[in-house]
This record gives sequence, C-alpha cells and structure tokens, in this order.
Amino acid sequence: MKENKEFVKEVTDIEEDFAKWYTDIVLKADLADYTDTKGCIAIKPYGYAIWENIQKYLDKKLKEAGVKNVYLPVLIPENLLQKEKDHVEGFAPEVAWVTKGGQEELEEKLCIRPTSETVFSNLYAKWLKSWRDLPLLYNQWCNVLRWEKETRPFLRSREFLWQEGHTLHETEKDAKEFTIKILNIYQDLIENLLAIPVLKGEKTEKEKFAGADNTYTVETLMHDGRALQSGTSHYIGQNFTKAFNIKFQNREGKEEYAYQTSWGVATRLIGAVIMAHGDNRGLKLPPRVAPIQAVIVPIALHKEGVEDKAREIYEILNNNFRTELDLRDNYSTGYKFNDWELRGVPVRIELGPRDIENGVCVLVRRDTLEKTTVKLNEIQEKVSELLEDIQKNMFDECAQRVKQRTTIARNMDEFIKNINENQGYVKAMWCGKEECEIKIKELTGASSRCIPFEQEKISDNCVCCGEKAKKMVVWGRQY
RNA sequence: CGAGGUGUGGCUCAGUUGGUAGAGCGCGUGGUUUGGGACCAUGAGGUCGCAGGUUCGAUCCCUGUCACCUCGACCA
Repeated sequence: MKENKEFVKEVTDIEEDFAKWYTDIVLKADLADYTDTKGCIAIKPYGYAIWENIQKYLDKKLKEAGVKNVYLPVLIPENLLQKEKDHVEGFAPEVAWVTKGGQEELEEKLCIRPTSETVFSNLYAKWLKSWRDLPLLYNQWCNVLRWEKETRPFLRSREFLWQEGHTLHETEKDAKEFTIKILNIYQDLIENLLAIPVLKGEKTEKEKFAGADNTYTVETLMHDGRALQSGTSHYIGQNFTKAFNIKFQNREGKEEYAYQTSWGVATRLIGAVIMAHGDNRGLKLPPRVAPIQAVIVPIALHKEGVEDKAREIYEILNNNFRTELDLRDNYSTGYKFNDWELRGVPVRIELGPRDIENGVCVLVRRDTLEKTTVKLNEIQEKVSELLEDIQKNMFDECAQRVKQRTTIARNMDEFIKNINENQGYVKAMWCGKEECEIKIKELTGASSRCIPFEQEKISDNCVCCGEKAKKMVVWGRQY
C-alpha cells in the first residue's frame, strides 16, 4: 500500500510525541474541544456517543446486579463534607466552593461535589431502618468537579462525567464481596467492550481512596507503556456509617452500623480507548463501543447506479450495525478513507462502479488495514464476522503489549533498568512499608499500581530495602 | 503548586529595528473530478491572548494576567 506522507505528517507521530499525538487525535477525530472554562472540555457528538455506549453497557450490568439509579444534589454543605476526617483531608485541596447566591454571601458555603459519599451517607442515615432494607444498592450517573491544576481532555479534567455507586450491606463479608463483584463488572466492561486487558488488584495504603478501608482497582496499560487507573471499587467499611450514624436493626433486633462500598468509572475510559488502541492513522475503536461500526464509502458517486446501490447496502447493514453512508460530494475518495481511519471506524466498505458490476464490494478493517472483496449478497454476515474478529484482535494486540512490557525486578538496579528501557509494568517484591514505596517512586518515577490478586513470588526480599517481602506489587509510571 | 515553553485569520507559521498585517492549508460559491488526503476559478475571514504602562503612535518595548503544551508533586 502506498503510504501517504503528507497525511502522516498531519497527525503527530505516535512514537515521537505520544502526548501531542493524544491531543491531536482528540481534536481531529472530533471527540472533544477545549472551552473557555479551564479544565472543562466540550464533549462533541462523536465522543459523547462513545460514552453513551459505555453507559448503556455498564448500566445494564449494574441493574442486573440489583443496582438502582438515583440522582442527588451537585452541591454539598460544608458540614457534611467534613464529617469523615480522612475523606475531607483527601479531597479538601481540590474542592471548589460556592460562597454566594446572587449578591448574598452564604451562611454556610456549599461545595461542588468531587464525589458523593457524604451526600449518600447523609441520606442513608435517614433511609436505612432495618436489615430488611439491605443491601441498599444505589448508583448515580452524574458530573463531578475536582480543582485539578494540570488537565488533559478525558484523562484529567476538572469537570468529568462518571457513575458513582454507593451501597450498604448487612455484614462486612457482604460488602467486601460486593466490592469485588463490581470490580469484576468493571473488568468485563473494559475487557469485553473496550478490548483492553486489565490488571486487577488492591491499592496500597498510600494509594487507596480517602476514607476507605480497601481500594480495589482495574489498571490498564497505554500504548506508551504508562499505566492508567481505569476504575476503582472501595470497601469503605464503617468509616462513614459511624461518622454519619447509619444504623439498622439487625435480625436480633439490635442496632448496628452498616457496611459500605463505593465505586466508579469515568469518561477517563474514553481516554483509555484512545491511548490503548490508537496508531499513526489515528483513533482505532473496538467495534462494540464504536459509534459507527461500518462506513460505506461509495466511489465515483455521480456515476449511474452507485448512489442507489450504496443506499441499498446501507439499509441492509443499518438494521444490524451502526452504519454510516458517506455521501459527501465535496471530498475525494482518498480523503474519505483517511478521514474514517482517523475517526477509528472499524470497518470501511468501498463500493464503486467496478464492484457493482461484479456484485461485490471491498471491506477494509481498521485494525490491520487488510482489504477483502466480498459478494454483496453475503455482506451482512461478512461484516458481522469481521467486526467480531476485529474486537478480538484488538484485545489480543493489547494483551500482547502488556506481556511485552511487563518485567520483573529483584533489585533496584534491575527495576530502574527495566522501567527506563521498557516502561510498562514492573513486578517486584515489597516489604509493606510506605517509605519504600515513596523511595521507589523517587528513584524510578513508578508508583505502585496495585497488589495483584494473582500473586507470584519474584524473590524473598523487598526490592527496595532488602527486608523480608510481604507482597508482590506491580509498579508503573502512571497517567 | 514548582521548572521550562508557546500565544498573530479555523490550523501551521511569517512579519513589522515601534507607523495598524501576510502566506500555505482549511472554509464558502460555481464547475470539472472521485479505487489512498484532486484541480480550476472566485470569495469570506484578524480590535496580532487579555489588562495596564511607556510613546505623537504599541501586534512589536515594559509590567501584570489568562490559556495551552512539556516535565515533576496530586488525583478517576
């Protein structure tokens, strides 16, 4: 295939400057745009459609798990936010406040929610009476605001969209099980919808959520080898239920504090899709989440019968797939090919006079750019097969990268060498002390991603201090 | 929040030793095209990031500020 140098120049080279490549793609694939409000992006239709597909998939899974959707206020009175000590300490630096209503100074300032544990907890204290009310499984799809200093579209913006689930349970065991159940739903979402393999595990004490007893995470690895925390599920225990007095009468008639969880995934997942799959031609969307799964590009549109045939094919395909018919007459065919590749559409269908004469069309897959000629009367099943194959292939390619970029380190020299040469994940033993975690970060730039559920023994001793190791930890430089 | 960088049509940039701005791409219109970013003609579009200051005069010099980018610290 002839490489078009001019085009490649238009998008920053992915190997040369990944950060620039990323923002290029966000803008050029028409996912989002900057606004005059710092740190707040405008999500454009094509980007929002990805989010809608994520929502649709996840919402169904959550409902199957018994979760119900609610909506709570965006403003939180100061006293509520301050009820749980660790929580307020964790979030205070990045909270935005409303201090005035019209011209009047408020008696009590209101914070714009950075997360809603406090609001849920406050209401749960009112709503929970009996063990019969448990488990209480609520979720909300909403926006939150965190006063980030440094921002990037989708990955870290001040305002972002997410879902936050907040649940109450009768026992510690129930709550812990539910925390993991949600983590598994996140894994399913990210692996099966977004085609990105996850690393599952528990956060260290240092990295866990402010106010939680345990934080579990699904981590993903981006094209450049940096890790992205893609979803978290927290076992909150009784920290909030005690602070907010959330009690129920148990089966023996005694009052007891409930056990709590919270969990969320955000529009950051869109960033993950971009950075995990993209290449020098632009975005590469997994079929299941792609707003447009197949695009028909008619060739020599003005020629007799081409448009009619294209419309006919469109009608057939659009019944089963999210299909687009590109009838723009102000762009050349070549331009359209590049444009749809930039936007990451999994399957392109080329249909020209020559094909129509032969009763065929050309299918081009975005992941490998491979072209195949198929009979028009078989197009539906061929597209279907291709979409499935692309979905699978994209996951496999990502998994391959994770494998290639995962190394082990028995000492700090190995650690530093590996992280510098290979980026990616480094597996190393850890003694459990925070000072070693901090030192490793200083020396390598890598933070602890998680303590994986699937442990393996690299060596007996902590990679940092050499003392007896407690856990195998996966480390990496993060976004 | 620390260190550095950049702000001139939508984009990439040029330019003015201080005298009020230009090119390519893109965009509109008409036409010819269409199998990997087509061509011809024609047209629209800028208070030179914003606010002060110096000056007869500031896009240019000075001060401040804001936004964006990169690298660190913090986070979904």
